[in-house]
Amino acid sequence: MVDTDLIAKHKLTKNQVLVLATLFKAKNPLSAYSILDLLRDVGFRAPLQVYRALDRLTEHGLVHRLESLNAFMACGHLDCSTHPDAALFTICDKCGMVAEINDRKTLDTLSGLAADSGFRVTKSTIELNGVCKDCDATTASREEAENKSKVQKMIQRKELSD
Amino acid sequence: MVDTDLIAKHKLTKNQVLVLATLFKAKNPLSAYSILDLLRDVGFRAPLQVYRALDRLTEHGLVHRLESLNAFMACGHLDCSTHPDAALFTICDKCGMVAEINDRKTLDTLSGLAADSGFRVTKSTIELNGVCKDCDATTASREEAENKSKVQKMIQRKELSD
DNA sequence: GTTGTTGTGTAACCTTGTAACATCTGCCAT
DNA sequence: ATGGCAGATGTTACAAGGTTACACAACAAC
Repeated sequence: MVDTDLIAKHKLTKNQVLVLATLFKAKNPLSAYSILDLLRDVGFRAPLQVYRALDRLTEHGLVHRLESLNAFMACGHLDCSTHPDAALFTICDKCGMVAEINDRKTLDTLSGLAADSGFRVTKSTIELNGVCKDCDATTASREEAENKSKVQKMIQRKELSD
Repeated sequence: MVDTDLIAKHKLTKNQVLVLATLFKAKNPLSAYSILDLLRDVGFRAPLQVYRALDRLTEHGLVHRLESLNAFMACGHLDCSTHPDAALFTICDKCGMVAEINDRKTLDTLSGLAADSGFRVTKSTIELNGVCKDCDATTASREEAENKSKVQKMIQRKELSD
């Protein structure tokens, strides 16, 4: 469940708590429509209900959006409100595992690189696709190429949200 | 137009050349459906025609996909075939300008960071949102927050493709 | 020339995301 | 308490992005 302090701290509404709880439970990314389906029981009817909650939650740094997957994930640190707009993800193309890495120094390096050409960074999207430790150990790497879409499908089918 | 050498080198087909030429002309990112609209004159009818060409072109490193914008852009180096899966973009939330930065060292740093946790990177998506040099100089930074969607709309309306 | 591979065309469909508008709820000043 | 307002919610309809499935054409290899 969602921590009570978190709810109070961010003044989360009922819908926001429901969406956040769903993401916590899933551990892996979920598409907005998957969330919607999982919340039909409790009265959710339209995508907008999900998107509105997700908007707030991402603003608060409690949820991250994975652009390359069109999916959302609860922040691995429970609360990224100190750095809502900067995180780095590794996405395993084999098993769909997504991990959040938080390395301020690297993010600053990137901002610095952009600053060299006069660009001021306000938000960064960094998503690294590849093969995670476990999958690398246990399988050959034959089918890698076709796998991005595979992960997409897993997200849609909620196979990852056990 | 698209360089003849490029066509030969990558064995580009008619449709691929048409799509690539459209992106070159636009200079800025275009959505797949914008490309489709721009190519209706020459006989394009269905999104699949565009997507198939884009798939090939990105494989060859001639086109990059901007995940956070659902848009595509010709490679700024004319030919990124040496590093098709690694590029870094700055996206100005004010004017929609997208620039490609190529810094092998930074990309290697990121891969290294992931490798620390046993993750082997095969493809990276790095998109930095913010404000470009020109916009930073000429405007106050009031409306920044609402601007990601603004850029989206500009892409859709092809205002950037003149 | 037949066979296999690759590219193309088309229709239908699925997924993702928004616009517009009405309504409700909690809170605050009076 | 009550009138009013901001923020949250509900609902319909739709726009935008992307894919599946199937049929056919172009072309190379043998």
